[in-house]
Amino acid sequence: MTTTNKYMNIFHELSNDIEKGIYEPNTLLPSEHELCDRFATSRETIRKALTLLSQNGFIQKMRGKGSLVLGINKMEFPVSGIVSFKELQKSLGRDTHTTVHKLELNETNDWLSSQLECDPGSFVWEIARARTIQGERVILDKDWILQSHVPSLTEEICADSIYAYFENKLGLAISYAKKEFTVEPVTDEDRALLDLDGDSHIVLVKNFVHLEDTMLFQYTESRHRLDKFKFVDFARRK
Amino acid sequence: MTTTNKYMNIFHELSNDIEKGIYEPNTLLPSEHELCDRFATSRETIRKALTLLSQNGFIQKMRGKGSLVLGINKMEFPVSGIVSFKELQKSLGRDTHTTVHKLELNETNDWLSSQLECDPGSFVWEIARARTIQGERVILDKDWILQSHVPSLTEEICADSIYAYFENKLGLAISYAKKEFTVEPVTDEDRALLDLDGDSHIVLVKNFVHLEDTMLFQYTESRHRLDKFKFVDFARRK
DNA sequence: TAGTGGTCTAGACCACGTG
DNA sequence: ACGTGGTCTAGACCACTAG
Repeated sequence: MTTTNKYMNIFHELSNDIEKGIYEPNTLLPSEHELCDRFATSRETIRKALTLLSQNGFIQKMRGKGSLVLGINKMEFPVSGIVSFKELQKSLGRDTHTTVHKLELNETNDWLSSQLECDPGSFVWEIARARTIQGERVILDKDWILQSHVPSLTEEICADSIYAYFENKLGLAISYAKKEFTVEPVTDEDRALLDLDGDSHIVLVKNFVHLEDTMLFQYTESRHRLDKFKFVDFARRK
Repeated sequence: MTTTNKYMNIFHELSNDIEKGIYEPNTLLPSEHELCDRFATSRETIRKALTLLSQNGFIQKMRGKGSLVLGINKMEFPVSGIVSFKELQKSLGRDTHTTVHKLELNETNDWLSSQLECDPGSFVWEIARARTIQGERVILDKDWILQSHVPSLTEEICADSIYAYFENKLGLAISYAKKEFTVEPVTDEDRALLDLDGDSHIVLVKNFVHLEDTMLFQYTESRHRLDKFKFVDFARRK
């Protein structure tokens, strides 16, 4: 994990050290001055790295004392942020499988062009994938992606990780997303593609994904079985 | 909204300008250099304010071009972060009411002392409050608060905002929280205190709230009726 | 008083986008 | 070539915590 950024490298090095237990919870990190020496850099650069650690729940900075290592981020899964299903399951070391039920190139209808804020008649990839975790089909991911950004797409790519394909093969820069969490009644499609046990509702996570140029290029509905849904967030008071 | 911080003041001023439409979506903010002149400050200070705008979804910074104003944050409610019920409803201008069903000072049992990571036998305030929105009781908030931090508490305070009391009257510095979202079967208590229409489940938001000294001082369960639950998040790709 | 983090400055050089 | 944002520096002064 080496980027060209000094402060990002320092952030990754320190966060790895914390996760590996080199710095233990309820102990202090070296002072900013000491870190300046260790990384041969200026204090503002160290502080950028420490700010990232603080925002991600690794440390609590305390004026006059130092940076205290916190005990969260221990094997908890932080779905907060933009993390793909594949990335998340990999980080958890889970036994999973993806079944591609649909991969079509269609013209948008009115509803879809309003969700994607695109011209009516634009072409979009429509994908439906069921996620099997420990033998049960518990998540249905439905994706709509503007073809203008993704010329071609195959079942193999969908069964693996479309994000890895977008970022590594197509060079798309995924930048930010708006997410909405609600609970909705199950549809016939949910019942057909998931193991629902007669549940009446699913958790719906709508995801509006934007590129660096702010273009909205993907709309995703992630439909989770109630008992398998969990979302963990870390927040700081403004 | 004036703090002692230059960059916070600049952040608030610019975010207000964006919300008031002085800077419109899909237009560029003045360049960092121009903002330096306008606010009579250095570029790094301007950049701290712009970083906050970016993290909160107000702008997209684009190298070589400028800072583009985004169109989100328009009347959407951002439950992300630590915001109390009262603060949220006030910002939405909603007609709400709070009914206090329980306010007791009890000794912790095993389950509670593990949730609050405190010594068994510590005393905690136990609060149960139902939230009525537009005539329906749709949220049940259950709070457990260490008495060591909050010596006394009244029904009047609970009916208003306990956060305002903690921060303004007691001078407690609420700093960060870990939140967990799940869906759980309804309990008899849910059925008694909420208008559930025969729902089988509620959305449970667990909230572990810490002070600036990292002390865990409050554990909250917020139980939402399925059809009234909505959570909106803004996330940036790492 | 010494050490810590919080803020701010006035530069510097680089990478990117546009003309 | 020029203006933009991205990174980095080497200081400064302040506020807070501790012994």
